[in-house]
Amino acid sequence: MEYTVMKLGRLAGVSARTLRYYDEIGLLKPVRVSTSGYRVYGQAEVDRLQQILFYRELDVGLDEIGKLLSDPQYDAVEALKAHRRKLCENRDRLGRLIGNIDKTIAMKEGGITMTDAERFEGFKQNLIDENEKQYGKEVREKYGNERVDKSNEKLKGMSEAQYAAAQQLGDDLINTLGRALKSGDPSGKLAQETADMHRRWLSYYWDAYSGEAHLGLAQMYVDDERFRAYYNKAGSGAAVFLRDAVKIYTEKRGEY
Amino acid sequence: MEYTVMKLGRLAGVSARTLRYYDEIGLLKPVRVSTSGYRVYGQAEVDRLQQILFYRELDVGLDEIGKLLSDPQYDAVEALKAHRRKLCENRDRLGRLIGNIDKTIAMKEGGITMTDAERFEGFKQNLIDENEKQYGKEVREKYGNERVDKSNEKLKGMSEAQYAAAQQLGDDLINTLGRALKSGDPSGKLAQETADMHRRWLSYYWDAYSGEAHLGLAQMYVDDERFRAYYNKAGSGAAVFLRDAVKIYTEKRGEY
DNA sequence: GATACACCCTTACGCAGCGTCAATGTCAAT
DNA sequence: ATTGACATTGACGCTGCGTAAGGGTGTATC
Repeated sequence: MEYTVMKLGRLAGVSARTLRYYDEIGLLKPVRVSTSGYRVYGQAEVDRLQQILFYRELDVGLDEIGKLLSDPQYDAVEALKAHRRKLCENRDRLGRLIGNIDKTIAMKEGGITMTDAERFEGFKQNLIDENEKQYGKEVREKYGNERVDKSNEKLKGMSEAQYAAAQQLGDDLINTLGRALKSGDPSGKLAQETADMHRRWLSYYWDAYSGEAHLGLAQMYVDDERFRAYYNKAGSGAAVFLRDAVKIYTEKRGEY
Repeated sequence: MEYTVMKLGRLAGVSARTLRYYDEIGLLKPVRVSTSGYRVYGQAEVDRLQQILFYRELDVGLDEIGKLLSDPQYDAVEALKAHRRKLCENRDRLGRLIGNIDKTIAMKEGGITMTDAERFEGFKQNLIDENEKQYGKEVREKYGNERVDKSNEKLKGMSEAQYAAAQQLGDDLINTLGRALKSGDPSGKLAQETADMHRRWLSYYWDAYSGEAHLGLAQMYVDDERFRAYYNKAGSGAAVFLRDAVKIYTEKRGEY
């Protein structure tokens, strides 16, 4: 049985355009081309198309499908597992989004208008959610749920002025860190001031301060590439420098 | 407090390019532009950006967000509810996909290679799933779960040759239907032959034939635009013509 | 053999939401 | 005066096709 683009398309439930596109990108080539330029597909192509559509249905990208089907060396199971993880993340994210939408709808239906203050509350909530999403797992593993929840509670209780102050302090921190970094001495005055600023900044978010947790966080800045990237905006090696400064700072404070 | 693109970007966690893009499409304009052409954002813009990002996080399209924020007449709750439905569908779909991936992984890890026959089984299963997804609800409503399940069982039990025959019959059906349509007479010989072919085609998928169900299905071809579109490829009005032919056909058969 | 009609071809723009050069101008600090 | 970090506009690229535009083919019918 031989098929033209349309016939194969109808058979498999895809458009002729799709088949031409697959030809174009080399994913599915016709077995031959007729004298008048018509694409001709055979049974082998039908089979391959079925496989392509199977993976496409699983939201696998076309180039990935190409690799899966062409290269027998390619670890299909590993690829599928990775893909599965992506899908799960996406599904979970959708679940959270739906929850957020529900909250928003409930709010709006309750006739609650968004005053500036409330928008700010929402903003903070978003920040918390963001933090949870990005760092939640690591932080919760390191410090336990209780501390994180308390931190979130504290953030929610912050006034707009307090929040602005914390933000300002965070900005200054980066600035000072940059200057301290240039001195090159983590035990120097500027570096120790930076560490102190970091403690004060932290205190806006944590309910209880401890030198151990402080140092643990600074270490995380070094270990986690996202934190590292953020702090390294103050200069190359800033995250490591800050950790070293905090280490000295916490040791000194421990002497009292 | 005034912000440049980068500062605002860092504050909100988006790139400078994103802000320029939002300016370009008119979603978020800077409060003013400096003499040297720099975009300058103020507090109001920060707030608006927060709202934009809130909706963006919910996977709302940027133009939709624009409407939500600018037009107070716009029914935000209704829009959110519609959006929520979309998200739910997507989440459910992901759940199904994950299930399918799990099956595939299990198969592959079990060392089961995909012989032609097994691929064909998978193909059929996909067809069933497709059918379920597309028509499942209507069909199940009309005929009940039992019949649909039996139909699926029957399809699974079909040999590749049987399947090919059914496909061929389906192709011929369209062809004959097209020719019958040109005669214009649903009670004519060609039309009645078409109806009989349809019955035979159906018998590949249904465990038990009844004139009533046959006619019901033909009616569905008329009512459902997807079926209608499919059969109308045989010619304009083909779905209606087929139903009329089947009506006459089933009435005649009933006389025996 | 002309006509109609369904099908085929290539070429190319459009979509969403930016990422990513490229080429050039500006601001703050040294 | 010179860096280096930032700013600007402009333009192409990415995914996976949909949708014309403009023109050739294949087959059935008059």
